[in-house]
Amino acid sequence: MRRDTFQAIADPTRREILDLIACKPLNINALAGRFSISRTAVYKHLRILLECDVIEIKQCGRERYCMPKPGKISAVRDWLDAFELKLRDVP
Amino acid sequence: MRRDTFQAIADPTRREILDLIACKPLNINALAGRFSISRTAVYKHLRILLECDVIEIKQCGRERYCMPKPGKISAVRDWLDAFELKLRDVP
DNA sequence: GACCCATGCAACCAAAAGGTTTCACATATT
DNA sequence: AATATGTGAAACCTTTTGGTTGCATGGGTC
Repeated sequence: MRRDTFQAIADPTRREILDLIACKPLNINALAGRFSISRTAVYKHLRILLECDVIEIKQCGRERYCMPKPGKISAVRDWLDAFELKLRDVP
Repeated sequence: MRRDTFQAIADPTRREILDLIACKPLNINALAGRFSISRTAVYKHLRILLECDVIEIKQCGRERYCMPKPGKISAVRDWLDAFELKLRDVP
């Protein structure tokens, strides 16, 4: 299984999840409520985001709050920077 | 079929293709020669990159040279920028 | 203890992704 | 004209992806 940051943000639902929790941490049910797909489907996206290390989840009573984990996302920016640098060198 | 820039760069082979032709335009056979997979497989990746509008192909005799097409790639950078801006606002 | 509510997870499914082999065809080269 | 090279594309296969329903569990609350 290819589990890198590029894969993490390839899916539009996962990008939307990231956008949502970037503004405010949300527990899993609240998050799932924002989408038309099932909670389980959202949960699976969360697992992928977790595996890719772009989010973290903190337990709070019986709820678990999801929040972005900056760091790994920069891998994408790094690749983009390198790529566009090459374009500039040999246009 | 989800055919956006995020999808285009999600596959490592496609990123490698982009990296290669960013340095120097290559025809399809030359490009395929750089990978261990079949020419047809590389060709399929090229079609996806074409559909996502991140490369262009120029005919030159019987050869077709692939080169990056800047522009659409910026969609990724735009999303990244907006995302990290949100992180900065509500940390 | 009994009952909710939020979550984890297994089993299953259809479609898409990524690959292969094979053949067709167009353009150079001899 | 015959041959070699570069490419396009069909048919097929396996694995991954993204989704579902249904059930188990575990921490609050009454």
